[in-house]
Amino acid sequence: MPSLPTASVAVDLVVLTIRERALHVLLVERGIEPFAGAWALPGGFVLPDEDLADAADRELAEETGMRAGIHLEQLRTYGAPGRDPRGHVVTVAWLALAPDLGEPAAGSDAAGARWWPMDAVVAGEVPLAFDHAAIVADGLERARAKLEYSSLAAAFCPPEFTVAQLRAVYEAVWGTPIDPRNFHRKVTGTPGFVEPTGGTVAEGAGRPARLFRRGPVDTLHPPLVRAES
Amino acid sequence: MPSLPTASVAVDLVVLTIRERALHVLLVERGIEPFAGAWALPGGFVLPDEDLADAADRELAEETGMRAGIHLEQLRTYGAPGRDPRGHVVTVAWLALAPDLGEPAAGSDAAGARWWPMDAVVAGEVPLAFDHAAIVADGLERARAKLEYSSLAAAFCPPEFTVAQLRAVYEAVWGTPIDPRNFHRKVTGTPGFVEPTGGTVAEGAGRPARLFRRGPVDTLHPPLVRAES
DNA sequence: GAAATAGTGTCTATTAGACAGTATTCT
DNA sequence: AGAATACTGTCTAATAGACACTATTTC
Repeated sequence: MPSLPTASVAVDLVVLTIRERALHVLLVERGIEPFAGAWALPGGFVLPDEDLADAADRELAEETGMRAGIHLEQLRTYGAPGRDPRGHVVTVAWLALAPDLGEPAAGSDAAGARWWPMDAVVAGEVPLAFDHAAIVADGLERARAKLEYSSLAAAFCPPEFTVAQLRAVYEAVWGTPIDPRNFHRKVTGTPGFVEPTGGTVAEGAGRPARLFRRGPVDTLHPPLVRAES
Repeated sequence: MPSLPTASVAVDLVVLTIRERALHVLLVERGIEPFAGAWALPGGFVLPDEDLADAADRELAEETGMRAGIHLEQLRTYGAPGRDPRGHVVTVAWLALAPDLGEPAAGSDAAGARWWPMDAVVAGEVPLAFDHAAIVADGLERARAKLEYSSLAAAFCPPEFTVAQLRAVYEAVWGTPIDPRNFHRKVTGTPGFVEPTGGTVAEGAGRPARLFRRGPVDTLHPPLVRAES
């Protein structure tokens, strides 16, 4: 038999993107207590009889104004008793990877929403509400690990992208430079990772780059391993 | 401001072990509706002001009688509106990997608890309650993937084990035979994966095997990749 | 032409996989 | 002795990483 509901269920989103060759995370400024003035992950309570994935989708659309083309996956659930001073709130965190969307949508219901450089957030330079610092750290580690063995890096890119753009994703998320020549051979030589569209694009000086779209493969065999620590 | 609690929060456990060289999952027979007579994952509701990890620990101890030496990690949270006919129940699923514990503890509060071969469960030969078939499938896939890039296989072994025992774990979870010679070289040649205890053990005919314990390394570099599909 | 970026070729040290061969036990 | 299992050595094809080189553009 079901016990009476004892906890509120919420969703929180770790939305990552690449801006100016650096990883950024979307945060909203809290206007009310608790943690008024601090920054928090976008999110909200799950509606009655709403699926968790639907709630995450809804919050993502509200904050970014976009729905299609954004990768969204469940990250982890946090439910320590003291994590929210208002009571026992269990939050299901989701990880979203998006191409550069520009400044947060005007339709956003949060007064102040902005992209923060991940470096500043992990360095503790941004005051974060609740246990959101730990959630951001978990999301970052998930993203770093997934780039190794999945083709998820393309989720940070627009539908058509160059190999250099894809390499910039790896360099921003991992924080390490990558040899452009070997990266090019690795990416184009892994069947199903990326597919040429036939088009090219010129960005400033240099030979124009070929355009690619995401291939059908999700899991990379063999993985694209980052250098050991 | 917190909305009123609208959902019950539960934990469910996917407890895996190796018995007779095959992967098994712990299931309990439901005595009451809904799904009376069907088999379900061990689990229960989270107590007021109880941490999710504490609830999982508690259920694990109740069902297996053991607490130490069992690997426990969060798997995923399930909250589709219709997944429980009694109302909106959000369940946080956990994955536990244990050495062979024998039959479920007598102190278990579930009348019928037993180890089911994973093969029979994924083949649909065991009627499962709620959405537990999907949760078991997710747990299996997580375990399979984690063996590749982590030293987690040792969680299926007692504190001291032989290389052959460790290899039996990989063969049971992946369902593929592995060359004993290359496996031995790979495992003993990866620094920090396993450490020799100095002891040996003889099992029937053949040269006695050296005993090992888990090493300090969690992540395998490079990974131990399974054959492609 | 100089500079910049895209893309290809090549060399080498390392590794995965196949499998021969040695070591040590039980029956 | 024969069978069974543990462990080590060796060969080969494939791969990662370093980096020279060619291709195509802007200034």
